[in-house]
Amino acid sequence: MSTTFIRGFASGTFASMACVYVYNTRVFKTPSSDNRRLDEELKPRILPADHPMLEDVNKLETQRRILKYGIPDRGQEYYIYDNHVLAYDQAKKIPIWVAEHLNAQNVKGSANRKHSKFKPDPSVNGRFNAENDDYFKSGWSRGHMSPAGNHKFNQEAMNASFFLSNVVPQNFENNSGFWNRFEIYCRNLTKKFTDVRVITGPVFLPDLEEDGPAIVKYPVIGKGQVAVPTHLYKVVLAELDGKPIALGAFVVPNKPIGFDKKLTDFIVPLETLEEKTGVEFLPKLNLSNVKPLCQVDSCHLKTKDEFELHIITRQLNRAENLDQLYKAYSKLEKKNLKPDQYMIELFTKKEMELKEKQLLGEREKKEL
DNA sequence: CGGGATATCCCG
DNA sequence: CGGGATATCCCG
Repeated sequence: MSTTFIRGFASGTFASMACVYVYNTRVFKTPSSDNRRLDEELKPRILPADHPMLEDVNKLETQRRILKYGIPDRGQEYYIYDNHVLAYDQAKKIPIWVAEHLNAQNVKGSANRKHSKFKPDPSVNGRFNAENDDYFKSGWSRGHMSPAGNHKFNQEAMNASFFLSNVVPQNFENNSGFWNRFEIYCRNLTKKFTDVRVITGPVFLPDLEEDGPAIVKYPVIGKGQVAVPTHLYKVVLAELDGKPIALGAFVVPNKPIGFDKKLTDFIVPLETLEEKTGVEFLPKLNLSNVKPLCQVDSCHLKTKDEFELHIITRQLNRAENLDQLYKAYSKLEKKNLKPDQYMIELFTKKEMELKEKQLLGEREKKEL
């Protein structure tokens, strides 16, 4: 009986082994107060030659033989934070994908990026971490994949989005321009849909300009040689009451994109993006009743005027003294833009606050 | 909203 | 002395 078992389980290499014990792991999952039953379950058992668990045992032995010094380790499969989850590439020192769940609640709140700082992710093994110095004076900005503005409900969640595990080297103009408008668009989807799921990341595509061989070419920056992606992608899924309604996949070059371009210019088939990234983004999603996002929604990004009004509104909000407030407000005239009622009220309110603040500051000076 | 640079101070 | 943190300035 036992010789049959050994022959069935391994080659002659292991023939000298007397026996193999397999413990029932169920005992760890279902604690029993019955000690006698516990003893019974813990007792080593000999399995019949065709038992399915033997396959696992064989694999384990093969692994032990080949991987004597451990399994080559690429770091954690994914990293989980309060409001985003990501996979990280330890060679390129940038994320592979960053997943988020947006709703009307978590994109609003008082969290402010001025309280956050970019820093290496403490969860990533140090020598595989990107550092601020790698980006400093590199010619590339630190571009959030999960944007700070998606974490307005919670300062801690926003702080975690500033870990460099959530950042790629991004063209300045792209970051504050087209990509920024794309992010605003995603947040605004929460006004129409109860849940919006977004997966964002870098992708490396070959130059298609020349007739020669396709070559993927990208810069690396800093001492750490952080990889600069050729493109960025977003996969956007919109849900109504838990039911998936619409999905869009977009790939945008990591370079300046003007107001003449539309979001729909950058639609790609999900399958194509998956092949280029090597990632299956939503493996449990049944796509049969899900429509293209830009057929369900306009996919309209803010126009130049709409965008500049938005920027000036934020600058008014952010102003910490009267100079900054007036400077931001004067841009309206300079750019021939008309403030709406909300903006006028915001300006008046901020002006009062900042005047009071200035008075307080002057009083403190006098007392000193 | 998205990002910078620089001056200054502090501290080990 | 240099590194790190902070304040304050700036840009689209």
